[in-house]
Amino acid sequence: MARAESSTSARSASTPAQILDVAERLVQERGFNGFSYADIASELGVTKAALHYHFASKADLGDALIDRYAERFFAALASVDGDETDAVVKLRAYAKLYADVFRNDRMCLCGMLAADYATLPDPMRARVVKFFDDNEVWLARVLEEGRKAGSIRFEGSPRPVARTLIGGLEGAMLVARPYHDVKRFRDAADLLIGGLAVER
Amino acid sequence: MARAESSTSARSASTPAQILDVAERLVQERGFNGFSYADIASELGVTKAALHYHFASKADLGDALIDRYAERFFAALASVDGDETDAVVKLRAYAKLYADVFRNDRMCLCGMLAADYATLPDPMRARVVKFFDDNEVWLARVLEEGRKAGSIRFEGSPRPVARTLIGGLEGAMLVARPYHDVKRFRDAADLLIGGLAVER
DNA sequence: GTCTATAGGCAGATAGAC
DNA sequence: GTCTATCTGCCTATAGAC
Repeated sequence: MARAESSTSARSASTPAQILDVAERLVQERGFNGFSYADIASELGVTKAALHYHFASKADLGDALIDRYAERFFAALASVDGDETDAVVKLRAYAKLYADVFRNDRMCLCGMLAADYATLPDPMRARVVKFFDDNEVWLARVLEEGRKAGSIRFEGSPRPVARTLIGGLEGAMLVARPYHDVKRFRDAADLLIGGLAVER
Repeated sequence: MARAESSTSARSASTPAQILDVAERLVQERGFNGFSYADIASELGVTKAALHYHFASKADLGDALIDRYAERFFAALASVDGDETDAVVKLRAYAKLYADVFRNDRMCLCGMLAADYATLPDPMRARVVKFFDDNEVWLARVLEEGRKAGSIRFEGSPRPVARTLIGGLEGAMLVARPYHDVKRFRDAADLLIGGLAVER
C-alpha cells in the first residue's frame, strides 16, 4: 500500500509525525509540564513558529499525542488477540507492551499524564480516562476468557483485577524508572500475572 | 514536652512549616513542575521574597519536602511495628497510609516525584530513591516475618515481592486519582495484599 | 510551511529598605 | 522576617514576510 503524502520519495516522516515523535518522548520522560515548544524546535532544527503552524496550542498537541498513542496501543492489543489464544499468554504480551516502553527509560504516556492530571486541560483529561477505561475493558475480557478456559483463577468480577493489573504495571514503571533497571519492571510484571495463572 | 519555637503562645504553625504544608500539597496534586513560588505566596498571603528567605531555591524547598515527608512516613511505620504483630495486619496498615494520602486527591509525594524524576536536581533524586529503598527494606522484613509465622506465602526472595507491592500501591493511586474514587484504590490494595495472605 | 520578530506574561531569584 | 522593586530568562502564542 503506497502512501503519497509528499512529492519526494524515500523521504523521512512528515513534519507533524516528527513533532509528535519528539513531543511523545519528552512527555514520557519529563511530563507534560517538563518540556516546551523550544525543546522540540531545537531538536528538529526548526522554529517554534513552525510547530504552532501544525499544532496551534500545546493543548492541541497533547490531544494529538494521546490519540496517536492510544491508536497504536489498541492496534497492538488487537494483534495480540489475533495471534494468541491462551489468556495467560495474552496477559504476558500485554505486559511486554509496557516493558518495551520502559526499555527506553520512558513512562507510559498516559501513566505520565495521570500524574499531571490536575494541570491538564479538559480534552486531555477525557482522553487519559478513556485510555484507562479501554484498557480495563480489554483486560477484563481476557481475564474472563482465561477463567472460563481454566488457565486463570480469581474471585468475583474481573474489573477490580483488571484495574489492579493496570495500576500495578503503571506503578512498576513509575518506581523502576529511577533505577534504570528493566529487571525490576519485569519481576513485578511476572509476579502480578503469575499470581493469576493457575498452577500447572 | 513543651516546644518553644516562638514567643507567642497558642500560635499557628511556623512560617517554614506553613510553606512546607502548602508546597507539599501542591507537589502531590500538580507535580514539581506544576506549581510556583507565586502559588504558595498567594495562598499564604506573603510575597515570593519571603519564601526565598526560608528556602533559597526551589531545589532546597524540594529537599526539605522529601526529608519531612520521609521522616513522617517512617515514623508511622515504626508505630505500626510497635502496635501490630501479625504481618498481614502490618501490610494492611501500610496500605492504609497510602489510602489516607489518596483520600485528599493526592499522590504519594515520592510517587509524584518519581514521575518528575528526569527533571529533578540530583539531591532530590537521591532522596526519592532512598525513600523507595527504605520502603523496600521495611516491607521485605515484614514479608519475611509473615512467611516464618505462616501468615504469608510467597516464593523466593521477599525483595521482588516488596517492590511489586510498592509499585502496585503507587500505581493504584496514580490511576485511581482521575476517578476521585477511594474504592478503586482500596480494591487494588486488597487484591495485592490478599494475594499474599495464606487462606485461613 | 517555515521564517523573523515580537508580544505579554510568568518563572526563579536577588538587592536593599524597613 | 517580610516587604517593594527589579532582573533575567523562558514560556506560549501571534503577525506578517517569504
